[in-house]
Amino acid sequence: MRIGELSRLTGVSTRSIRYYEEQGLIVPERQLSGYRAYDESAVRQVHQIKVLLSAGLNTSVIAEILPCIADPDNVLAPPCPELLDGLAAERAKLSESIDRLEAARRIMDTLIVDSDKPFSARL
DNA sequence: ATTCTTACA
DNA sequence: TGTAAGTA
Repeated sequence: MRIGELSRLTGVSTRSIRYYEEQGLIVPERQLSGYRAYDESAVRQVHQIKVLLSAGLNTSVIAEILPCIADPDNVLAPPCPELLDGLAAERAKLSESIDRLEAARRIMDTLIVDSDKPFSARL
């Protein structure tokens, strides 16, 4: 199949699919026409990439995770044990992001809740 | 009609 | 990531 069909089947834009390729996440063949040619397995791959991306992992991390996923049918299956440390580190980064966002929200809360007071009194 | 590459208000 | 341009 070509990129258009893969896009329909996965719900991922052709733009993103080409980006995945640029990041070395998926490697399609090429027809003499120059068009990218994907086999049915590409649907799964794109779905996996989508899940990994939603887990907050960047493409470089995903690139090393993909070839190490235990169960290709279940993206949530544990990958190679060698990568566990790295994944734990990524998880830690997520926690840091969450902390920063929560702090930002607390500030916004005070800005909203005390909106009846003058700015000078809210700082 | 589709895809390809490249570039950017 | 979307989208426009100019092709094949």
